[in-house]
Amino acid sequence: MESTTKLSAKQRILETAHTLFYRNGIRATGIDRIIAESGVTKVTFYRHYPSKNDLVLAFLEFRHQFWLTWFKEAVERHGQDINALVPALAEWFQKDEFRGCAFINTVGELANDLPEVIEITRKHKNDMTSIISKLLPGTANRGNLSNALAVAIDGAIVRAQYDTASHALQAVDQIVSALKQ
Amino acid sequence: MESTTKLSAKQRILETAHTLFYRNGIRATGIDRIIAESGVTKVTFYRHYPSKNDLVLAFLEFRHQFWLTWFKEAVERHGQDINALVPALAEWFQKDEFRGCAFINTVGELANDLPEVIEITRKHKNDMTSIISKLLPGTANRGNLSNALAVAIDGAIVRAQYDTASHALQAVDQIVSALKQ
DNA sequence: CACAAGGTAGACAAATCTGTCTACAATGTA
DNA sequence: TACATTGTAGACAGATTTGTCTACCTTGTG
Repeated sequence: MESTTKLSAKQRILETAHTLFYRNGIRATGIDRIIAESGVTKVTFYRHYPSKNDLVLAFLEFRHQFWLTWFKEAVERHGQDINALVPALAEWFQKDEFRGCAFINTVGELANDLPEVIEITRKHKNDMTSIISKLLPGTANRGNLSNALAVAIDGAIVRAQYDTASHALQAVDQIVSALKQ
Repeated sequence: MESTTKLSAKQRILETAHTLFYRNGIRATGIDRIIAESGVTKVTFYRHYPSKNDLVLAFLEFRHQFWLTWFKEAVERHGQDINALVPALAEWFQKDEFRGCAFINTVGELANDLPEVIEITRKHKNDMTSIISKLLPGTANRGNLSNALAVAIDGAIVRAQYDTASHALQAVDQIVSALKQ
């Protein structure tokens, strides 16, 4: 039984949605396109995701796992200390699928209509902050420091979206240096 | 003749678009709604803005003036030095129309379809950075410093969108303090 | 064998989207 | 006076949106 070779319809839908939602945005991506590109039919689609909003939430959940797994691995690979931050981000910013943070983009696009997005985003950034926290010495203000770094990273992500990666990274580098003192 | 009392149709359209685009996003806001709420007819609308994209670009231009005027005034009012930054942002974040940065949101939503948005955003943030620069002592690395602060501010803006204003401001405060040294 | 779960094909509904069209009225200026 | 500009009212086109519906096929498991 080759259940490992071909993915289930549900999984294919989710991965197609991930690609399209992240690349083009949620509202710009119609259900019909996701259905066509994942090679399922409408009935199959709606059996797994009763509404587009359900798919949007599943997409964010998927992205959450996906991104955190990558991030954890990247900071490890770059030395698992505070200096790993800039090279890890550099890696991401240079990918050509890079389109900023899926969570920030989704909050901006439809937090008004789908408030759950805010909660999910907060949780996502919280987990990101935990990973950053582990790169810091265990002093008293570790919490404050990792919070400040998380904000700086959010800024760098959006900056990299409309400006060059190097401008974004230079700023993070400077902020990291200053906070280290 | 009372050309000052009632606004022109074009101006009314623009201000309605500003409110709705900023509050609900671009794609979520239909032309029909803007037409209805600004009290003009379709012909009038399309005479002034031949396509929705034209209106989107006019909206960003308007927002650019609007926001920078406010920002300049706010940092002045709070003492026109680097410590003005946090209270000025605090003011903004607490408004209940606050929905983050119109430029960041629009880049995330439709930079793929309308690349001009990127250029406009870069220009906007450039002007913001100039204002910040004027709050700093004229030392050699003033450029780098204001760039780092601009990134931190972008981060704080998006953070304030999905988390509390105080978390966002606390981070900026900490980054400002560290960079001042 | 029987049956549930998951799959296929594609018509259809109802709303909403952007944009065009005809026809007419008010107004300020050359 | 003549004319350009700006305005009004509202029908219409054509595409696209999300979501439903009927009818049938395949496959693994109790």
